[in-house]
Amino acid sequence: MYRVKSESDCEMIHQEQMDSPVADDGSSGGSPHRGGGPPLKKGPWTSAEDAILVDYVKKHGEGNWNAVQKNTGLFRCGKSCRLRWANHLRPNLKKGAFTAEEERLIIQLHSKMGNKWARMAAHLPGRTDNEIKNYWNTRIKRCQRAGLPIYPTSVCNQSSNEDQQCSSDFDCGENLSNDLLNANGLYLPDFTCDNFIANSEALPYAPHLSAVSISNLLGQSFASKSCSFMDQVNQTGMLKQSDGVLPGLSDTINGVISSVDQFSNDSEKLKQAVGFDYLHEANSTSKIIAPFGGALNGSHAFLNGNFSASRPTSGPLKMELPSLQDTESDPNSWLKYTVAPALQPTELVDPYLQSPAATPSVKSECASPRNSGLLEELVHEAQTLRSGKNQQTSVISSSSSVGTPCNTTVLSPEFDMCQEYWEEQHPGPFLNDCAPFSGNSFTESTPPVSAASPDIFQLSKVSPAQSTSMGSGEQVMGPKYEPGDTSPHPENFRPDALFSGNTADPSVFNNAIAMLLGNDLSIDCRPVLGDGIMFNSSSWSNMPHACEMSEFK
DNA sequence: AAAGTAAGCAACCGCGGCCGC
DNA sequence: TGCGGCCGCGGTTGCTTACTT
Repeated sequence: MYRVKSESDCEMIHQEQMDSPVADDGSSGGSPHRGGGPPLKKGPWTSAEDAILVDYVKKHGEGNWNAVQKNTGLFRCGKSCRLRWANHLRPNLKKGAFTAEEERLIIQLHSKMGNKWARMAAHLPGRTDNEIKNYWNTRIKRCQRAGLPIYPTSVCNQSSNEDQQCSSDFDCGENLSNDLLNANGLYLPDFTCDNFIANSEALPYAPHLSAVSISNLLGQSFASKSCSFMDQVNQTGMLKQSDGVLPGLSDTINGVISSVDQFSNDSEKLKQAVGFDYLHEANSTSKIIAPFGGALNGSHAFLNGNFSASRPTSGPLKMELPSLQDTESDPNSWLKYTVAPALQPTELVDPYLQSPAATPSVKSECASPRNSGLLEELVHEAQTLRSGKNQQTSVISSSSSVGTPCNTTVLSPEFDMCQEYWEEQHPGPFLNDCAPFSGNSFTESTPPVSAASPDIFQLSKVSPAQSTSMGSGEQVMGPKYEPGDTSPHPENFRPDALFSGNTADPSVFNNAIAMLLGNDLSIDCRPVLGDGIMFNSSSWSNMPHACEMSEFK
């Protein structure tokens, strides 16, 4: 059943080689003659073939693989010989499953390099690129099934820190930026993004803020390494410097930056209004597996590793399956990956906005299983996600007991799986030991945008009165909105609402920002990426669509 | 126990870069 | 400068094995 198609570049074999004892062991079909050349064997290698190849390499060394078939009886093309040697026969190859440390390293490397398997293999002695690639693909599938993040938070944090350290490294910047862009269907001329390095001082405790922040959108446009929207706010000056290297984007950038400038000094207000601070994770293990991924800033993990980034292309995009593929079929499923207290003022302001420094202590409250392997770490994250779900659910139900699991929470099977595993490994409550705060502002009670009329979430429909009411942080953090209340609903501040592709009117975005700030921004700050690329609301709700641009020019 | 299904992995394929002629 | 061969990389295929029904 092996493929019998000839390889175009390795089909020539001298006829006398047909007499080789390994030429036909009956284990596989041979390639048909083409142009008079004898067939080349394909399929699994036999031990006899291995021995021949090993012997040849011992005598002649590696390289010149096409000579192997000429100098030995192997009916294998040079490429096949090289592959066999590199992946299975060469000495010092490490066999067996990856260790936890290797797994961690792979994840970390992938967050930096993307699908550069060979480069990753260079960091893993004894491991082959093919092995790593297979492992990663398997891992992605596993994570998809379990609804878990591709990148464990600890790796994200570490990579994030290292990103900052290697900010001056061209390879770190240029490759990532291009990979990231290409992975998202964008192409930009090469440029270094050193200027876009995240301000680690600004949000060291919120590496995942980019998950649903404007910076994701901007980042995809700028190839920015910025961590968050507020990072970019803090670095608007730097962004402006990019004009020289980003002429094609300067208009868009400036449009955004201009807006950013206007409220850069009012970032707290914006954070409160937008609810970005909900994304500041008191518990860093909780993260948003949002459509834009957002695990690592300025890296492939930036998109949670869901996108192929192997080579630049300005053509049609081919993307890897997102890690949360199942969200595509379930318009509500994004809720499974958003962890959030509801728009609960008292819970939002203090731990997130005003006391970010408390994060480490909160984080430490979570018994992290990280020392015991990545799977547990993922489970731990799922645990934390669930914790956030419970948290927000309890808020919704007006429960005063923070962190108390809510029985009414509807959990996905993946969570059940994780819970089972967790409880097996860590006797005791599945969730209770986790920090009470996590996640963003999206609640399980919040209907997904895609499931509702897009108009519902059009920010342009927010009345000026509502806009005014959002003018101050105090008001934003005001009383909960009751059902039927016409006051601004947190849903209105969902990024998908903000960047709805249905928002044909460029002023909508401006209005949104204006509403959030209580200002009247007249600057055209259209949420476009590059030239006319916009997101639609369904992209937000449906993970696989998140990376699809409604337009690509 | 058999059939069906899913996961893991080895190997193949196409493409592009490099180098020598 | 163009051409062809060699090599390496990343994506894809499909076989094998394990698991489920």
